Amino acid sequence: MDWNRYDAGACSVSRTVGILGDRWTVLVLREVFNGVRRFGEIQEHLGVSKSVLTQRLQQLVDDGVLERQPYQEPGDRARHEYRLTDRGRDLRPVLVAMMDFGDRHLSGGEPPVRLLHRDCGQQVHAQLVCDCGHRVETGREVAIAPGPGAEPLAG
Amino acid sequence: MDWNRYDAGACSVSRTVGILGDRWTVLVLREVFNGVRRFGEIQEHLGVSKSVLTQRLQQLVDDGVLERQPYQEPGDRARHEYRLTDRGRDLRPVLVAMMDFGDRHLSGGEPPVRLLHRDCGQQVHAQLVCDCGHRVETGREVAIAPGPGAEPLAG
DNA sequence: CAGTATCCCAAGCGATACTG
DNA sequence: CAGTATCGCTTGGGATACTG
Repeated sequence: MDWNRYDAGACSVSRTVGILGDRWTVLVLREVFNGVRRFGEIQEHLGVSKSVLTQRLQQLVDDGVLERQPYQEPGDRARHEYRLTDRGRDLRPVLVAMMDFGDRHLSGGEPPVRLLHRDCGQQVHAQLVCDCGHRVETGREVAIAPGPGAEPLAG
Repeated sequence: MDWNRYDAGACSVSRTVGILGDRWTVLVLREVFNGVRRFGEIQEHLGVSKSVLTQRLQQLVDDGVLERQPYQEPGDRARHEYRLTDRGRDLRPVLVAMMDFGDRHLSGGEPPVRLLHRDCGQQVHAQLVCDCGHRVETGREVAIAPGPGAEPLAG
């Protein structure tokens, strides 16, 4: 199934969903963002089968989101770990926005984890803001407009 | 598969992924955010089968993200449409964050669609900010901390 | 139009065994 | 440890036909 052939209308969402893949992919990313970078650790945290984890990590590497870094602790054999690329780091707002939603609506008001700003200790959220700095509070404040990459819909 | 039993570490992400479900669910949400609210229109835009669309809409209603609103245009027969609930609207930052990522990395720099702030015409993005207003630019600025809803991991 | 029901096929999963 | 290979089994998909 080609996840990009639909509705040029907002296909950046569709393309990103294509990279986020399925549930496991997102949870793998969450682990990596949390500093869990080794195959075995990720597998243990998620309870996912090895074949699935292998496939998801491979896909994330192929998509340029993760990279496989060999490293060797002295006196130990060579290992490698999965690290975020620059591109991968740009997925953080997606994860944080998901976390915000879950905290608000699916955790009984008791967030299991918090993301804190080191400078001030305050909690970090994904906020809608416009390029000149206004916070966007409601959906009524936004309008959809075709961008430069828009294609006319067939049909 | 219970998508919540893993790693209390950041399970708000996991719970939200459980609601976003699969790719189709996200694309359905995108349509609704874009004002496409009727079964047939959504189906046409997405090219999804009726059975799948039915199931996804039902799931979104069950999850409290959409609600089914009957309405009747004069001289026409009764219809209904799917509308975002307040909870559903809170998913917007997730969609916008995905759109931002896709625009930056997967669209060759030519965003197919833009989200504009009505007040000023500037583009809207999902930005990481902390509660006292600082913009968070890099991952190094954030720290993970257990929240009030944290549970110790078994094992 | 907006679904529901059925069918059949393909993809995806975990479990297990095996490898460097 | 970090995979790869294989294997049934289940799930989930589109297509189609049917219903109010």
